[in-house]
Amino acid sequence: METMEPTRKEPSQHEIAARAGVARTTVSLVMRGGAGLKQETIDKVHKAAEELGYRPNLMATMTRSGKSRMVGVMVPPIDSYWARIACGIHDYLTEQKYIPLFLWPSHMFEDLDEHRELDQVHLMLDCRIGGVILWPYFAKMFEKHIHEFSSRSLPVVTVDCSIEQAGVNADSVLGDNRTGAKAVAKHFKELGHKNIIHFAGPDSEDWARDRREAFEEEVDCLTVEVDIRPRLDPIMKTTLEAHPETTAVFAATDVFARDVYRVAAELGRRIPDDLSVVGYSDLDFGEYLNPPLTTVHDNPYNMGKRAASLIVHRMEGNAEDDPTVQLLPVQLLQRGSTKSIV
Amino acid sequence: METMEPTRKEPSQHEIAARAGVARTTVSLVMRGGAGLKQETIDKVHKAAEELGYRPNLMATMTRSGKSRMVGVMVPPIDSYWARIACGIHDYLTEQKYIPLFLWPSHMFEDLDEHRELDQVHLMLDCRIGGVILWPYFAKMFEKHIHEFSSRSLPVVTVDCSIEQAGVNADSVLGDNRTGAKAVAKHFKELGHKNIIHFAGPDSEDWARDRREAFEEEVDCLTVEVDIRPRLDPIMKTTLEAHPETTAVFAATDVFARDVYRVAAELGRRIPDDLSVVGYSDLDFGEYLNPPLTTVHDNPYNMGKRAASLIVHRMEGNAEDDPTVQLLPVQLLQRGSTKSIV
DNA sequence: ATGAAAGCGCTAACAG
DNA sequence: CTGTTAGCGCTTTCAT
Repeated sequence: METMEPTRKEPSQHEIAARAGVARTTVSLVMRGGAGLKQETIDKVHKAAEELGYRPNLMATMTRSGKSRMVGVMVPPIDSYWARIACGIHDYLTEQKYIPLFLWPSHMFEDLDEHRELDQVHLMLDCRIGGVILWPYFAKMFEKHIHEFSSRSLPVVTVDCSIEQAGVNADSVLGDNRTGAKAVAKHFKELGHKNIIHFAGPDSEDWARDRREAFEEEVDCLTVEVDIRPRLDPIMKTTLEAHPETTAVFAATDVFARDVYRVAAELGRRIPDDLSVVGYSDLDFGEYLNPPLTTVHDNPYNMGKRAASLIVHRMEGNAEDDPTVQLLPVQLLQRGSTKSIV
Repeated sequence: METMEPTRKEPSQHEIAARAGVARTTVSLVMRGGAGLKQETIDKVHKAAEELGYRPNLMATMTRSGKSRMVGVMVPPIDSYWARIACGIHDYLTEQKYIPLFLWPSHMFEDLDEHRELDQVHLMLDCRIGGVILWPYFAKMFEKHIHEFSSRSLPVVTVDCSIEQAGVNADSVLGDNRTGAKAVAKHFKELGHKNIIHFAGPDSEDWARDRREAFEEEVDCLTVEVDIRPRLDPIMKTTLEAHPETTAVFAATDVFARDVYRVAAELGRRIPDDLSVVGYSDLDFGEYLNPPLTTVHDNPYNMGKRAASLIVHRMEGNAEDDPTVQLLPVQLLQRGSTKSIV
C-alpha cells in the first residue's frame, strides 16, 4: 500500500527522530518549546532539524490538534481603502502565526450567480477556518454567508458595518462615522459656509446613514440627495444647478467627490473658489486631484488590525464574551478643496 | 486520552458511515465520485452527508494524500493593477478548487527587516503549498525567496517579469511591453510629434527596459530620463524646462504620467494642447485625470488567470516541461491626453 | 461492490 | 525527562 507519488517528500519529525536518536514524540515536544527537556536533547533535535531543512506541517498540526489557525477573510480588492484593511489584517495575523485565507465572491462586478458565491464560503469551511472577517460592503448574499458561519458557531468579525441578525453575535470594527461627519460640518461652519449640499450613500448602509444623520444634526443642508449611486453624474448636475447659491458640498465618499469635481468643471464652478468640497475615506486618488481633496481619514489599516486581533481573541477561547463594537478615531485631512468665504 | 476541547466538532466521514450503515471507506469512495459503487449506496451516503451538514476536511485530505491544493501567491496590494492580477489568480484558482494563499512581506513600504520577510515564505512552506506565484516588483529579497521555493523543487510562476537564475526554471507571464511601447511611438508619429521625452523606469526592471528600448527603436527622443523614481518631480521639471520644444511625453507608468500632469500645470503647459502625454498600465485613476489619460492597457486580470493556469498545470504533474514565457497582448487606449499637432 | 488494514504527519494522555 | 500508546480525518491498497 501507499504508492501514489506525493507532490514532494519533505522531512518529517520521523526523520529528525532517527537522525537525533530520540523518539518521534520527543521531537514533537521540542518543536513546541520543549518545556522541561534536557538542553542537550533539545539541541540535538534542533541540529538534526536544521540539517534536514525541516519545516513543520501546519496541515497535520491543525488536523491533529483540532485547533485551526486559519482565518477566513472576505474583503475583495475594490480600492485603496480595501487594500489598507487587508494589509492590517494580513500583518496582524501573520505576526501571530495565523493564516489569512483571502477569498471573495468571484466576478464581483459582473452579475454573480449565487452558486459561485457560496462556493467561496464552502472553500473556507473546508479549510476548517476557526473564524472569519467579513466586509459586507459588496456581498449580495451577506445574510446567507453570516448564517453559514454562525450556524457552525464560528466567530465572525465585521469591518465597516455592524450586524444585527437573529442568532448572530459578531464583533465589529467601524470608523467613527458620526464624529467624522460632524468634523466636516464644523469645518464648513468655521469657513463660513451656510448653503451646503450633501450627497449621501444609501440609507440602508450603516456608514452612509450615520454620516448623513450626524451631518444633518450639525448643519442645515439645502438638500440631501440620498443614494445617488445609480445615476451619479445626472443627479449631481441637476442638484447643483437647482441650488446655484451652494458654496459647499459634502460627498459621502471620495468617489462621489471625484465626480463632483468633474461636474463642477462642466458647470464652470471652480474648486475651492466657487465651491468647497469634502469627501470621506481618504482614498489614494484624493491627494492627486486638482486641488487635492479635503477628506476624512479613517484609518483602514488599523481597522484591519483591530478586526484581526478581535478574531484571534475569540479563537483563543473567548467565544462567550459579549459582542463588541469598536469605533476607531477619525481625522479630518484639510487639503486644498475647501476655502473660507468670510 | 484525547481530552483537549477542539475548536469545533464537525461531522466526519465516520458519522456518515454510521448513519448510512456502510464502512468509513465506502464514504470516502463516494466523496470522490464513487466510481463503480451501487447507485443505492451512493444515494444513501449522500443523503446522510446532507443531513449532517457534512463538509470535507481539506487539511486532512491534503495531509493524507500528499497532494497539495494550496498555491502561494505573493502579490502585495499596491494599486489597481495588482488588484486585477490578484482577481485573475483568485478566480481561476477557486474555480479549479485550488486555494490561493495570499501572503506578502509585511510593512512593505517601511524599512523591512529581512527576518520578517522570510517569515511569510516559511508560512507558505508550512502550509505545504504545491506551487507559488510571485510578483517580484517589490521584493527586496526576491532571489532568496525564489531559492527557498525552487530548492524544494516547487514550481514557480512569475508575473510581470521573467526570471533567469541558476537552477531556477520558472514560467512567467508578461504583458507585451515592447509592442505596447511601439504602439505609443506609432501613435505619436501619427499625431505628428517629433520632439518627445521619455521618462523611463529603472533599467534593472524588465518592464522598464523593454519599454524604453522598443520606444527608442521607433522614435528619436530628445532625451530619456532613466529611473526617475527617487526624485520624481524635480527631475521632470528640470527636464521639461531644458527642452521647451517638447510636444509629447511618454511616461513609463501611469504613476509617472500623473506627476507629469502636475508638473505641466506648474509650468503652465496645457495638456493636450501644449503637451501630449501617454502613460502605461491603465491604472484606475487614469480615466479621472483631467484630461483622461491615454495609456496602454495590459490585461492584468488575464495575466493573473494565465499565471494561475500555468501553476495548476505544473502542479498536476507537468513539472518537467520546459519553462514558458507567455506574452499577453496589449492595447493602446486613446483618451484625451494626446492630440495631433499637424 | 464493499470493507479491513495500514498509514500521512502530527499531538496529547500516560507510564516509567 | 523520555518514550509508549492512541488517535485526528482522511486515502489507498488489498482481500472478500
